[in-house]
Amino acid sequence: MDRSNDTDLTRIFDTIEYPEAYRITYLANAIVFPAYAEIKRDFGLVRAEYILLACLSHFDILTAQDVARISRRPRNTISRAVHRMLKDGYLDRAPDPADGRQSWLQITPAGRALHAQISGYLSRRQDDVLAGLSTDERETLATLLKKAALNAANLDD
Amino acid sequence: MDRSNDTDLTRIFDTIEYPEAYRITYLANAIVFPAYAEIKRDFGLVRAEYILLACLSHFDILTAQDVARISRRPRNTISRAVHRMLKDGYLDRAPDPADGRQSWLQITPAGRALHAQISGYLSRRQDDVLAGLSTDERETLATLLKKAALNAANLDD
DNA sequence: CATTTGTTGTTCCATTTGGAACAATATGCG
DNA sequence: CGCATATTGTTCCAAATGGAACAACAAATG
Repeated sequence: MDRSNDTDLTRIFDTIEYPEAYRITYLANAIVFPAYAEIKRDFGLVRAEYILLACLSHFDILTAQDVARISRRPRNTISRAVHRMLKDGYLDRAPDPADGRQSWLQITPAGRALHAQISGYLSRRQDDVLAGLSTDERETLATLLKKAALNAANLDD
Repeated sequence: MDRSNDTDLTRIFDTIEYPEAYRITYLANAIVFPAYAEIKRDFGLVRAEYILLACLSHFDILTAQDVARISRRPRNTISRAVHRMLKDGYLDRAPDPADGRQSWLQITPAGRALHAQISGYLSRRQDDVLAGLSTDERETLATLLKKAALNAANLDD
């Protein structure tokens, strides 16, 4: 019998019906899950919380809805993360003077410091996963990923 | 004030500390979440269940542990999926004659038919997300993704 | 300006999720 | 062989997750 242990478990990379999608999600899992586990262990943050932090580190002011769109997460998940991070002093919230429905979110220095630590975990794991590529290959990959990501940003869910 | 709605929410693709990782996970989310929602709506399957189906479609026989490794998911998640899919007749299980701890899993014709439908959802979404790339670019991307994925397969969690 | 339609953030609830512990079996090593 | 260690699949449990409904407010339409 053709037992899988005798064969190469990675050949699914070629035989799967959606090779690019499979490889992309595989890589995403390989990067995010171990980093996520470490971050939870060391800082007690769940995924939505560090995503929130990352978004707010790179924009002056965002609404919760902005974060939901940037990160492609449901709004209620972000809402919860906002409450937790507010309580812990990693961000500030102020009502939007021009729109009573939404609030302006801004990262605090403490939040920024936390993000700096966390981003190291993700950068490190990213480098491990991409270690097999040459500098040129990695640059090409980054360019193509960006092109695809920009296209995806225009797609509805 | 620098309100985000006036600015480009996609510039985080450039400013984030881990650009490749960010773009990869962004693309993974853009592909998987909408497809996953449709699959759940139309077939009632959760993620671990269609991953199980996909793995078994591409190997003659696998153990639950094999699937966990291929998919980088926890074993208990796979265990649950196996029970559900057994009950629904999408796979068969038989004790491994040489190792009493594990069982051999094999997809049934019904499972294979279900997988054929589901893979269409993922392929379609993959094509939407990658629509911005030329044929050459897409091929290059696929090659680099495979190289990275093969490297990642050798990494511990 | 009144009414309908859309948007934002939140709470509620049921489901999914993954870590930890466990029993059964296998392997390694004296 | 006999005992310690590792592996597989499972159950338990607490936590995270996302859909749906909702209230407050804004925008669009007549």
